[in-house]
Parts: sequence; structure tokens; C-alpha cells
Amino acid sequence: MIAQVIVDVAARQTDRVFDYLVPEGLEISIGSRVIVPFGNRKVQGFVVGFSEKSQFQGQLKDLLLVVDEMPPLTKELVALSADLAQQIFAYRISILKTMLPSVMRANYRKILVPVSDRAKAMPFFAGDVLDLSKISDPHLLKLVSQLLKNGDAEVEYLVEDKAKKKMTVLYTPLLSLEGYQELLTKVKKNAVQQQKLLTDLFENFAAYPKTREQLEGQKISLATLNSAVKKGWLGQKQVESYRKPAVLAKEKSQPKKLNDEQEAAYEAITQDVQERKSQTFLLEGVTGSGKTEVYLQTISEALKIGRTALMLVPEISLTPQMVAQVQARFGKEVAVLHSALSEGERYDEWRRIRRGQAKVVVGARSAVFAPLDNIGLIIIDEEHEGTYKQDKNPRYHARDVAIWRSRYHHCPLILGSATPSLGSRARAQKGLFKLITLKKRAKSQALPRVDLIDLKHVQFAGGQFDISVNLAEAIQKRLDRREQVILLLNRRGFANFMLCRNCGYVLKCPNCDLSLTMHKDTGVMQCHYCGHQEAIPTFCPNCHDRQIRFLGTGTQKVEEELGELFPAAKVLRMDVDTTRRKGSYEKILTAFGQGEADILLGTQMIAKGLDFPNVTLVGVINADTGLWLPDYNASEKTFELLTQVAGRAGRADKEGQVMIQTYNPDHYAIALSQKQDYELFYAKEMQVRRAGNYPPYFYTVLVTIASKNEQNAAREAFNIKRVLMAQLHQPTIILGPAPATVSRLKNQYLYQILVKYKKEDKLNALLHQLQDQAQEIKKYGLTVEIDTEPERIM
DNA sequence: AGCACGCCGACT
DNA sequence: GTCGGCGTGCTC
Repeated sequence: MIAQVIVDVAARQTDRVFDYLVPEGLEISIGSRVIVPFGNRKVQGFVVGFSEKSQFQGQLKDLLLVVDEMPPLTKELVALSADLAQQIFAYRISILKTMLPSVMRANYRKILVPVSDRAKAMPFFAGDVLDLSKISDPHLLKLVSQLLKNGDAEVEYLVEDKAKKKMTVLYTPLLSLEGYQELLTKVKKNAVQQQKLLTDLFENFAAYPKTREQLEGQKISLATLNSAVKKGWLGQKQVESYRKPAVLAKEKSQPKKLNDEQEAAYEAITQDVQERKSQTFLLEGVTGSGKTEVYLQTISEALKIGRTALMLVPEISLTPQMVAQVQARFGKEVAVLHSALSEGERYDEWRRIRRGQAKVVVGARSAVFAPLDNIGLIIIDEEHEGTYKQDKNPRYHARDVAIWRSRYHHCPLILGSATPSLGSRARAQKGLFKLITLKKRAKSQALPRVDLIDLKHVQFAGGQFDISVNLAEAIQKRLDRREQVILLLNRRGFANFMLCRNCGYVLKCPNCDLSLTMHKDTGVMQCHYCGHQEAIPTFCPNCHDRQIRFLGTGTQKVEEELGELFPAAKVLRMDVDTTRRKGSYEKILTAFGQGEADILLGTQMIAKGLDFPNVTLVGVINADTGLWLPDYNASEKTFELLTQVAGRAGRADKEGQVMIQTYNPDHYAIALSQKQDYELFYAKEMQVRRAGNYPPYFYTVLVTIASKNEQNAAREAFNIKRVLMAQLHQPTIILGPAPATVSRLKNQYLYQILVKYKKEDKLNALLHQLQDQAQEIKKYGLTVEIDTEPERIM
């Protein structure tokens, strides 16, 4: 039998199957993790198929080892990896590896082993092995090569991983119930521990076998257990135990009564769950409309018919409260996969899923690869979130993977959001997805009042032009009333663009209607779509005022200003810098929730899903920064952020207020977020997208050409563009090549080409071909990266 | 990606 | 003469 193996070598030339002979008697199947000889070393690999014959001309090698008892990958995941690799231009091995917990990643070591007696006697080998990767001393290296040459030592290649199964001891009764009863009468009166154990055995006989942890929890010592084993009272064996993260839910929650809107959604979805239809639903519901309850009840339905459920949430909202809600409903059947788990816990949760011991999986992006069998429902909450697209290789979008899996399992997929992504909403419009809207808020609270503050015509409270007098007054009012304030600093726009403080004008590209980005290094304003460039202005091209600024504000600066304006107020700052340490995110939120601070100042991460009853004012320091980013979806992201953050005000009985500071109060993304009117925004933004030939009217692919040599990168970029131009047809639009925003990264020069198309059947094959060709000419050190439907084109 | 093989410059 | 620089090509 021949096994087809994908080896753990991420390179263009090795991105295919290699055939190996399977030695007799090995338990192996599709999805098995194996160790194989590859060249003169050993690597990890995954079995993706079997065959009788091989096309390979040379002598096939035997595979060396099957690593796991149970294949870590299912047939489904192996098939998915093949399709996905093709779709997203990633190496298949990279995808297979992202499907698994990180502890299963191979760790390769080269060690030096003495073979001659002479070498074995050398103090140099003190002990037994010598890790070659840890030797850097030139003297030692010299010695090593000498030993190798003389045949005194050999290099051995090791493949290891960090996957450690936690073991425990399971104690099984060896005697009958009567036997223990009898022993209990015989045992000495002062042998308290033994009596305790025997009593438990007698009284709770049915609860056995018990693990060591269980018995230790009952205050029965290890010594007692050991002697019980010796006396033949108990049998013991080693078993795996799971590092189960704490179950957060205290008691089981019961399904809540649904209102008529929720009921209709529930009915529509459960029907397809029962009929096993791979229908995608777009569940559009305002904040507080009770989407979660619909999720929970439809999951119940999937479980009821003997299937499993997968639920994705953004990492940021995978909070303990969220997890607790699901656990409260489904108890021990829930497995949670998120980054707050230790690697070991994650591995254990993953194994529980793989073994079919968890029926409901809740997790962030990568949980879309959870090895669940027989999926009956998939849910993606906050489907508009950009984090569902991985921004490094392999660049997969969890939504696309979920759609693939829903087809495979014939099960429905729910995409839920208050502000659906334009693409999903448009698909719903076309009938590809089924649209379900929830308009009522479950507790029928009023939406908070939203005020726009036009920064062009306002006084600033401090000297930093960050906080207007209006906002400052509103903050002071809350401080006086001992209520809390959330301030959002929109950092999405840290790329420098030009804004006129007098008229609000933003310098834009004449061809693309997108803002130009300042390149300090080259001293120009440049468009990253088409490559247009012009000089950095010294006055506003619109009103000729000299009060122009290049924007990019920091949380620290605002924090200082708050300190000046409200010296008595306690401010908590939350951004990438203060939340880098594990657990600090929760810590800050808990502190704020307990009223330890008056103001929470933060970036995007405070906009989502937080619920603090004492917060009555939400202020947005700068609504504009994301607006003029050189991305076609800048308006969408801005609207989304403002709408989400507005939902943070007045969550309980106190009335909430939202103040949005902006230089562009008339821009539709901002004006409509004041009204919290998604549908109107959708209609308007679709017009803009249509006029600009952007998604969802066009598909996009971003091709990035990288080389250490700028000329080679540029030449290849133009080369690729030429081929694309020749092969693609109307109405396809090819923009660029243009240097990337960060035109040089790790000493690699980057050029980008954006392809916008409606239908190009050959495009995928063509791009694969171009990518191969470019990278085969290795002398230039060229790499071509392809990002389908990029989130950011910068 | 590694690793070996191979062909040219500066050293004991 | 040899050590070692990194260009080239291969891995079932």
C-alpha cells in the first residue's frame, strides 16, 4: 500500500503529495500524522490518500511512524484543505497545520551522536546527545565537522512536538460490594484513612472507577491508595485526563420565551436544520434584539436530531460572560477554543471535540476548523468583523470555510450582525442568503441619543485639539453624577493622510476618489490603488489655508489631556500597549465594571459587546480617521464602528448619550450612524460601490510582488500586469502596479496589483501559473503573494 | 525550507 | 594544495 503524504515543508516545490510505502501492520488512515524520511532528514507529514501504484520513477521509501493513535484530521478536513489551498493560494501544508492545535506542530532537532568508542569516551559528549542547533561556537563547530568526517559521530534528525497528554490514575474496584463490606468490619479502628476509603467503596460503589484527583478531592491520600492497590483492593491504570478549563456557568439556563420576530427566525432556521439544507441565513438584528437566544435555541434543535453545532464569535467578544451563556444552556457538551486558553488546555479541548465528546464548539476564527463530525448548524456571530479573515498566510476567511463546511454537512449557516458586511447583505438581497431581520429590542429600550459635534466649528477644551468643550462638559456632568464614560479613539487611521483644519478637506487621489497617504521616506503623497503621486502640500488645495494636519492621534496623548482637563477623574486606558499581557484585557474591564475608574479610554477593542450599566456617555474622539483610509471599505468600517460603539451607552435603565466628534458631520457614514440606520447606509454605500466598481459589485484579488531588489520587483509586477491584461477581459479592471503603503518590509520591496472582476473563469489558474513562474526564477528572490478579497489594500 | 553538491577565492 | 563562500537543484 502506498500513502500519499503532504510533507511539512512549506515551499512551492514541495507543495504536492509525496508517495511512501506503508510497512505492514501500521494502523493508518487518511488524516494520519506521520513521520517520513525526506531527503536526508525526517519530517512530519499528513496522509491525504492511498494508492496501489505510484508515478514516481525512483525507489519509494517506507514511512517511519504513525504519530497518533487516532488520526488528528478527519476526511472532511483533508478534503477541505485541498479546496482551500487552491482558492486562497496557500500551501496545503500551511492549511493543514492551522487546522491543528499549535502543540502538534513539529519541532525539528539535529543532534550529534557519538558512534566510535573513541568519541563516546570524549568529555565533549558529556551525557549522550548534543543539540547541533544550539552550537554556535566556531571552535566547537570545527570539532563537530572533524568528528563527522572521521566517522566518529553521526547526525541524527529528530521530530518532536509539544503535545503532552496529561495522565492520571484510574482506580477500579477489584472486589465485590460484599467484599468491601467484609473488609470494613475487619479493618483496624485506628486506620481512619483505610476506613474512609472502604466506606466510600461500599457506599458509592457505582461511582467507581474514580480518578486520583477525585479521590484526593475526598481527602483520601495517595499513600492510602497505594497500599490499597498493594493489598489487592483496587486496580490501577494510567489514563489520559483533560485539562478542562473551568466551567463558568453555575446553573443551567432554560430557553427564554421568544418574541414573534425571534420565533419566525427560529422556525425558518430549524426547518432547514431538520431538513438538512445547506442554506445560509443572514440574521440582521439591532443590538439587544436577542440574536443570542435564537442561536441557542437553534443549536438545541441541531442537538435534538443527533447532530453537533459550531459557533464562531470574534475573539474580542469571546468573553467569560459569553462562554458562560452557552455553557449554561449546554453544560459539559460545550468545548471552547480561544486564545486565553493555555496551549495544553486548547489541545485538550480540541481532543475532546475530535473524540466526539463535545457536541457544541464555541470559538474564534480558527475554530472554524474544529474537528466536529456530523455538524447540524454553524453560526457566525458579528459576521461583519474583519477578524474572521486571517491577515497572514494562509489568508482564509472563516465565513468561506463555514460555507464550505455547511455544504459538506448539509446544514444551515447563520450569519448574525447588527451591521452586516455589505457583501453578505448584498447576497441576501440577491437571494443567495436568506435574510431575517430582528427590528425590536428584546427589552424595548430606546436607542441612545446620538449627537454629532462638528469639529470645524467648535472650541477645544484643551490645547491638543482632541476634546471639544461640548464633550468636556458632558464628561464633567457624568463625573459630577458619579456615572461612567467610555471614550473611543479611532486608531484605524494611523496611516498619515492630509486633513485641512479649516474646511475639513482631505487630499484625495484624482483617479480613485480615495485619500492619498503620506510617505515620509520618499516625500510624496501617494495613492495605493493606482500609484498616482504628488508632492506633500503645505497649504490646503481647497481653501488655501495653511492649517493642514497629517493625522494620527494616540491614546497616550488623549490620556494626558484628560488628566489636565479632569485632574480628579480616574482614567483607564485600553489599547494594544496596555493589553499586551495575558489577562490584562479582562483585568481592565473588570476594574472599570466595578467602578474603579470614571473614564475608559480605548481603541476599537472597547467598541464591541461591552455592557456596563453605569456608562451613560460614550464619546468618540475622532470619527474621521478611518474614513479616508485608502480602502474602499473605509465608510463601511466607520459606520460599523460608530454604530457598535453607540450601542455601549445606556444599556440599563439609565438614559444613554453618545457624542461623536467629527470634521465630516455630513458624510453619510457618520450622519447615518447618528440615526443608527443600517438599511439607509446599506443603500447609499451600495451606490458608492457601484459607481466605483468596488465589491460587492466586483470581486477583488490583490497580488503583491516582493523582492529585495526594487527594480526586479517592479519589473515582475509590470510583467504580471501585462499577462493579466492580455488574458483578462472587460469588465475586469487591473489597477497598479503601485508600491505598497509600507513599500519596504524586512528589506523586501513590495509592489501591488489589484484585479477587480465580475467573472473570470481562468483567473485562478492564471494566477497560480504566474505565481509559479515568478517564483521559479529564483535568482531574483521574487515572491508573489495573492490575497483574495483583501480586507485592507494598503 | 533544508541540505548536498559543486565550483571559485584566500589561507595554514 | 584545502577550507568555505553561496548559487543550483532535489526531496517520494
